[in-house]
Amino acid sequence: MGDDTAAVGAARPVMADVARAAGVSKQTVSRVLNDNPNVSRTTRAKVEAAMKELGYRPNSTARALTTGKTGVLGVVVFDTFHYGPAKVLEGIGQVARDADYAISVMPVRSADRRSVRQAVDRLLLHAVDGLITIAPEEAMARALLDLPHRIPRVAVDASFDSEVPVAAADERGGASHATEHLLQLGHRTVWHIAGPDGSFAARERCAGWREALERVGADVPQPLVGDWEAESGYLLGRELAARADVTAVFAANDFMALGLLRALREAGRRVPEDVSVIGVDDIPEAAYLIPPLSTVRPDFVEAGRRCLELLLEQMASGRNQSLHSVIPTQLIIRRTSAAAPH
Amino acid sequence: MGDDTAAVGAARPVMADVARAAGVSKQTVSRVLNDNPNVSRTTRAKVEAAMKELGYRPNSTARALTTGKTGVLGVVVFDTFHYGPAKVLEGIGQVARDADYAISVMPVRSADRRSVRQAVDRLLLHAVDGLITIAPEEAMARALLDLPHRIPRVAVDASFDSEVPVAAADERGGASHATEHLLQLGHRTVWHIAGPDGSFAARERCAGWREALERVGADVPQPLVGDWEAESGYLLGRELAARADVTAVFAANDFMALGLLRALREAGRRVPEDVSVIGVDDIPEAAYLIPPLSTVRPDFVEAGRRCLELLLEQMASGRNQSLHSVIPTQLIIRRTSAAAPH
DNA sequence: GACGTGAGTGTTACCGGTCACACATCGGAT
DNA sequence: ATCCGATGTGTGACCGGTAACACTCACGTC
Repeated sequence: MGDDTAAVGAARPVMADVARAAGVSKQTVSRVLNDNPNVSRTTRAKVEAAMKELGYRPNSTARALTTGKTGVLGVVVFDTFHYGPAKVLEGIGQVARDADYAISVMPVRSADRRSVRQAVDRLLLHAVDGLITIAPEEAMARALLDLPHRIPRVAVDASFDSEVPVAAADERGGASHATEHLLQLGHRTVWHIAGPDGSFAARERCAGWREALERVGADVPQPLVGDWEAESGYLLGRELAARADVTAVFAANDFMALGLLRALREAGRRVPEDVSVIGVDDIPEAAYLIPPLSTVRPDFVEAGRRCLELLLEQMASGRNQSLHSVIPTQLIIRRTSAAAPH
Repeated sequence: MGDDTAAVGAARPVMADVARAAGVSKQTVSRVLNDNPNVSRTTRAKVEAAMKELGYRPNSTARALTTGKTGVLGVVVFDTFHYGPAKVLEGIGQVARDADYAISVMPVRSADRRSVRQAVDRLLLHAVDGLITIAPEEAMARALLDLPHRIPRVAVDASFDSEVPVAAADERGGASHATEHLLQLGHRTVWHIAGPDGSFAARERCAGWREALERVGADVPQPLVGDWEAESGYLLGRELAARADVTAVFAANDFMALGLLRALREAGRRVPEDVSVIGVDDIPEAAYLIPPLSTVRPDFVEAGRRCLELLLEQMASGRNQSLHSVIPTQLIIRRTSAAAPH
């Protein structure tokens, strides 16, 4: 009863309470907490007992104030959580957990530079130790370039020619591979439903497709530009379905491929007998479409992991090495790709 | 040069620097920052000029230390970002941004109580002001129950009979509605591919389906239990496709419905002429499946918004009112539901 | 026996804000 | 003329940790 600190009970104990209970100084408690070797076994035991007894948990805010490190990483991510970015976030989360970092996500409504800068500012205000953008749009990665603070930063899914360290899938290689596969099946050329302008992945996938065609001297048809959504794949697909010379299409993502499949079906063109289709992303339902969709699988989770590793390295070394990490893709052949009709 | 504080330049200015530059005390700067009315126009102007001049930004960590408020909300979310949870997170993010909160996400590998408690602990260690679980599994919401601290908390997508405030879609009503719709189309009964045990949504959807059948005295077939993935819908779908008396199926989510469509197709049963199918979620590609999928659309983004509003209210009032917020669902009729074959 | 050395511990200042309170000034009511 | 309250500003303590440094003591060395 008498002792007023113990009587309250509800108040969260602080380091001084532990020190008092263990009969040592605050500093010694701090040493125990930080695994400082210069603490005797017996003292350490006493302190640990006191901590357990009182249910002591260090106050991360106070620690952050003195050390200048919050243990929080900021992630700027597009408002609409598409499949890819969500998976990347998953990978980031995994590594962050193991490295004992919390991640603070800041969604942006649009990918223009001003919005992204605003999001970054808010993260900086919240005192993050490092910055990540999941940057499907090229403008997003650029927003990391000229920040006032010299804060470690990294982008996922962004162009490699930026000064910011980047982890991204080998989009170009994957697209090229898919296109080659179709050519090897005997198709004279391959059409392309592209992603929107301004998207890094769209540009790379288109480039990879073009390279593969040029490498064998095939015709390079005009790419049809969609917006990643199934609907645009459907609308553009109707145009393609109307042309008898179209026998193979490489769609820049699975959603658009999905819309395309439907358009082809409505037009009475069979897949894969009349037209072959390959998408990108390997969304979970790709294997269960009718027919199961052949696709290029970028390992998003791995990209997330790698980008965080890049960031942690940067934070450890203190330098802003311009590193790039390229994640290979995998071509998944299912049932929408087959030999060209003769 | 003489003045060592000004000479450095790179060091981030603190409140004392602003005070010195404006010729006032720290406290006055603090007042300006917090919109305290008792500051004269002229002083305020001077201080604001000094802040701008020096590029001053308040240190949120220091502020958090004294006020005890970090301005960060913790969200526990399942590792694998399914469509629903990702959308919920989007809604949470929107409201958080407007209310000037940052959100710290903590993914958990599995939904068992221990993992969730561990994630919660890590969030508490990082000093969040409030706690949210996106809790598709019932165990997740329960992990919020007996926390040591009296911290505001809320769950999304969780059972309403918990003591924790909850925002969730009216799963039961939606399921019931979909089932009724099929019955009205003349089907004698409706089969059900359910979600996994332990899932709140699975239980509610199953209950809604059952209620609708019982209301009209229809047979209640044994539900087939899947795991949300397209594959399980496909495997269970093969069993259903083999039974000639199956004319209508309510699948607990669109992925399983997708697998089911494929199984029906392989078995030569036409949709919707022979068998009608309704799913739940309205995933973006639902409208472009073959045929376009009828489904129940819960407004996930709205659920996220509402849950955050619930949390903010709770934080403002300081009380733990046990509030529930129910979000209505919408039945989207596309092409997989039609009159029963006679 | 004096002395350097390293382990183990405590003291004090400090991080960058906010809070409680003291103080000065001024107009208006008594 | 006096006292009051409102307004505007400054002072010092404090939030809960960590860094820098000082101190004590046992031990081995010359």
